[in-house]
Amino acid sequence: MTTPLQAMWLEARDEGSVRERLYRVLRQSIIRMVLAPGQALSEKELADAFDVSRQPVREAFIRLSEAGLVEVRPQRGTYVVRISQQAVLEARFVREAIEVAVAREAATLGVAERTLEELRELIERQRRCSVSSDYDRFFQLDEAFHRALSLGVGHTAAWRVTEEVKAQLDRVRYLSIPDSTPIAKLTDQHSMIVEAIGRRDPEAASQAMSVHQREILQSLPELMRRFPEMFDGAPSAVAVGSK
Amino acid sequence: MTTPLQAMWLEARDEGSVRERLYRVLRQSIIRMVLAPGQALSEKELADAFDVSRQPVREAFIRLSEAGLVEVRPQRGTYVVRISQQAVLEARFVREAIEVAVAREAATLGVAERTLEELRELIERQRRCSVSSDYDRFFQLDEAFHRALSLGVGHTAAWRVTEEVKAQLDRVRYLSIPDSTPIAKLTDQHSMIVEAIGRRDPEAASQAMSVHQREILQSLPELMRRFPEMFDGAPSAVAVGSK
DNA sequence: ATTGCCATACTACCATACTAGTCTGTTCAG
DNA sequence: CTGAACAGACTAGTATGGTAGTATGGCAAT
Repeated sequence: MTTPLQAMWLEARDEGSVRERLYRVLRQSIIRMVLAPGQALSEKELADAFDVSRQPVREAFIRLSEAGLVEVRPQRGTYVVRISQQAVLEARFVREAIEVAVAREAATLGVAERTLEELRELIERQRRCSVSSDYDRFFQLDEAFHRALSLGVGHTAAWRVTEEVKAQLDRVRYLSIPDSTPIAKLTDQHSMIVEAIGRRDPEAASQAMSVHQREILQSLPELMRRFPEMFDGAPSAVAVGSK
Repeated sequence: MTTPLQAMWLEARDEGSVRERLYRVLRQSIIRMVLAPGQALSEKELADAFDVSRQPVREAFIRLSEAGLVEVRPQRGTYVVRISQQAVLEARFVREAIEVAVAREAATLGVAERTLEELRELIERQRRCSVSSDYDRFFQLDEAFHRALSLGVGHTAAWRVTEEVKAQLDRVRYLSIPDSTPIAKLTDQHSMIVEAIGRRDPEAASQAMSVHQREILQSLPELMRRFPEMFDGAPSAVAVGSK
């Protein structure tokens, strides 16, 4: 358990406080399924493994629990939360709402030529991933694309929120590697978004983004069947709803 | 400085961990302008005032800094952030994106009769605030309205995000008490939203919500002129801290 | 009088110690 | 043999002490 984590820890050595580095390493580990849903995490074990004290580990846990990635049960332990279908669907909803608004605004107000170039460049690199089937690289470029778009219209806060909710979605996407990830299709959708923005067509841009956001989770039901132990089977949870 | 805070602290005594209670009290204090923008906060002072150790105070600070309400400057101190025009506008953007999507979905899928009743009830109580000019109560009911709508369509995550970004906006709204708060107008807009949802008209519902969200910050430029020291472009006004 | 330097005080940050609550395995009573 | 109760070993939460770094104010030198 500890060895791959320790490697990440040593890599991320240089930037930020101990708490911040721990948070990034653990977050990445959870998103990339290095730490499996349901896995118990121990303050003490991690502190020993990384040769730091328990306090920064604890603070990283708190932050992770706010991001909905772990559950801290007082006097019991800390656990990687299982993927919850409801949480995933809600995250998708929020992400779509924000990114559609960003795309619409980008097309309405226009964006710098520099930004358009950057986006097209990213799409080009994504196409290369398509031919080489480099899924890991594609995910990085995909994140870079959405990030560049949000920051390109100046909405850093919007991107921060997107990043936050995206964690829930990315775990599912990592599960779906490699079989059900239509890289070419997703790249084409990126291209449609950028083109619509380029010709200043807000309706087409927001529509294209909406379609794109709905594409991502097509494989969810299939994954729930294939990896039931990753999911939150019987949640007593929520059901605030109506309907 | 400490006395009104201590009162809030004693009131919030019963629920959650020390860290959680500290967070809520400080957050409310900042939003309601009990703690002024630029104000220096001291771990030690607060710990002494509330008779707890510095550690939970520190953890509350960390969380507040993630919410964008304080700035922790390592080896310097912790300060209530001044209101940033950009942060406010970005918060408004995110909130509008989410709430418009919520309103649209509510109108598309429909909501429980129970929820509609609750919303109409809240509007009725808001009207009573209008005649009595009870601004404080109106704000509470306004929050309850938006909360009831989001939870009514089952989007708890969406409400959590809204709540998060709303903090930035609420500080401005508290500043604008009482003169530039058109309670009647806002209440009418609430009513239009609910009616559109009731007759299952997604376009009208999202449009009404959009108009409503843009209404809220009409007074921002005026407020920036009247209270320059509250905003981050302000003349330095250093060192509220010691003495 | 002005400028540069140093002592001090204050900060955040991390480590360690301590408290309190929960789980588990063993033991003893029925 | 079964059940409950208790002891020990976990856990997280909180308190406290120590370290390192920055701002500040006074003092000396120019």
